[in-house]
Amino acid sequence: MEKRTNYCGNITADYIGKKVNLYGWVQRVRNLGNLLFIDLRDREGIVQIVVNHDSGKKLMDIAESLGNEYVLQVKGNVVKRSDVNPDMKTGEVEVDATDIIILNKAKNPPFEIKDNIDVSEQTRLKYRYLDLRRPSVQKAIILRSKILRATHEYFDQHGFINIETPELGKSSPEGARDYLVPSRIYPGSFYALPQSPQLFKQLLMGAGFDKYYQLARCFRDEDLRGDRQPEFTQIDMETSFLDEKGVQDYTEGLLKKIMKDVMGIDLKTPIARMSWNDSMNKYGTDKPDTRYGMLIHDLSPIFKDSDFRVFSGAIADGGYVKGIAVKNGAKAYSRKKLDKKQDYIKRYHAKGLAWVKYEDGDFSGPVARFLTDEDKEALKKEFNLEGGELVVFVADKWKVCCDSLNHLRREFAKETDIIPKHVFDFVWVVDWPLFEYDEGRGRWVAAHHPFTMPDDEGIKLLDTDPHKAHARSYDIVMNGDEMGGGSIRIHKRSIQEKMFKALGFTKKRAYEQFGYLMDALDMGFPPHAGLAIGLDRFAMMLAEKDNIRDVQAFPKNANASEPMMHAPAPVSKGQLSELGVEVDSKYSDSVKKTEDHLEDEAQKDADKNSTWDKN
RNA sequence: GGUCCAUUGGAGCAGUGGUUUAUCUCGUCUCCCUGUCACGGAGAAGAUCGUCAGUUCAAAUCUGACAUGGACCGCCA
Repeated sequence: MEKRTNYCGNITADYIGKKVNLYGWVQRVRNLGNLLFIDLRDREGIVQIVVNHDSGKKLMDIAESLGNEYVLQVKGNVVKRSDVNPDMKTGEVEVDATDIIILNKAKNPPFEIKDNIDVSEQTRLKYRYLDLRRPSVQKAIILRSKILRATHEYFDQHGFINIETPELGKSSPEGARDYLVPSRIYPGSFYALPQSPQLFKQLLMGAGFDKYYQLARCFRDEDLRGDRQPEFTQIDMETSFLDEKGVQDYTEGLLKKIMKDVMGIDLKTPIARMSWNDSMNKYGTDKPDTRYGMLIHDLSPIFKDSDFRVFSGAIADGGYVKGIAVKNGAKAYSRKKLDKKQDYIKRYHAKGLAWVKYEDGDFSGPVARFLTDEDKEALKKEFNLEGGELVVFVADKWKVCCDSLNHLRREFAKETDIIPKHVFDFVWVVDWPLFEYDEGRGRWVAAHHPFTMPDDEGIKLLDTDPHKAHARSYDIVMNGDEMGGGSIRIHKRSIQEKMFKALGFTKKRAYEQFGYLMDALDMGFPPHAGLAIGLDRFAMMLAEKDNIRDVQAFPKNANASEPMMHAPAPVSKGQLSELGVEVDSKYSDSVKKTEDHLEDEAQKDADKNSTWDKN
């Protein structure tokens, strides 16, 4: 193919008077009769091609036959436009076509290839290659690529070694559910895809590589969310002979470079540190959104002797009364809207939502009559009330107060429009508990992971009162989302054993699962620490998208399936028997149904579109 | 495992039991048009209202089940 002069989107005034050869897709044809414009699009943008009577009948005929998304080669002369379009990068010029070659035709696409369209996720994913043609989606994928490049450059500049770790590993019952891959050579045995390269990277420190990084693909077989896909990429790093400060400095350096290279933003470092405790108490979450205030206040001291039993009762039961004040919320929130909020926080197990409005020097609302004059004064002082505020209260167990007020705070902030736009506010959350109690399983689990070093006090507590121990771990949080986290790792067998013990492992199980690690720790293992950043989530936030699907080229839908290729799908009996795998007969119907459906769809597609039997 | 919402021409929507031939916008097709850039103008085609069952004289509309999609809770060390 003939060499392209430049991308369509780069044909600016510099090219005036030059002959160009372009390739691209037809965005739009505007046929004005004897004058016709073609918007030709590629990944860099759009340039206007002009064809008119003087171009000759042959060229006009071709131009008139064009449809949207036809793939063209266009040769022509770049000329200055009579009417400049200031909204386009190429708006000063147009290409006076001398030759138009149709490289491929296109059927009418199921949706238009432009931004701000309203199409179902189903359709977008089924025709993902078309969705990916849309400028804003391309921009997000390109942004992701820029992050990847900045990351490689940064770690290379700082002497990190890029090491790939296996994707076929061993299943571990800790943590998320594994994706399993059956072994053909050992029927009945399974590999597991990595949830993260955690142990491999620690062992690489044992091997003396000292500074490791990897853009690691990770897999977790858990239900999806807007910010969770079953496969994703971690910017993974590990270092020897560094403490928290050392790892955080490298991380800040990396973030600084990414923000500069990708966004053109100068990130101020050092990034602020917040203790886990502060974060929970002021923001109700371990991933605080620090772009705005509206902090959570503990009002228990004010209400512990209140006549309002809902409040004093909750406190007497060992709970709390906590609240937030929403500026200008008194006018903005009707009783009806607040009832909706009450329903909303029920999902976090809150029993109810109490509220008062402070207007014209007085409190109103259903709870106001329970407030004594002292309560009122105390509230005014506590929240520094100026008038016009809505104050909401949750009286419940600590965890319920935190969860519901965290989510309320986020909602109120969004709705009252106090979140500054295009701001990327990072914060380190430090001084984590080592363990947290898992209500579901009824046992203690590692807050970070079981290889996290307790702090000095925590090491002592491991023998006496392990669940009070604090961890030497740190999370990097941005705009209320966890971007990454890491820790100082345990590098001594005795501490690692105590850790497993505190987690309720038996000696037998600990050694079956992690014996190799503890053996390694005994053979000259260096102190080490590391961190991993969730690349997809980071990219999503920089691209200011609200779904992680928008920064992965070929994501899964909310039910973990992929509607274009139809993954997952049943496999042949032969494949299964080779692996020694049998599908439970109770799934025969659904497997058959899926197979029939796929067959049916393929048949319909072939009948409608195939040229197989023609010519 | 659970909760909520959605499903109507190619796309997005309107339509609360009967004069609906199912609304509008975009797209598509035909014709006209030499300065458009979300071109404009005139016309046309295109829908067994997700599936199945039920209620009813009558169902896009009410009920139930299922399917698909989305959001959330659980889950995600």
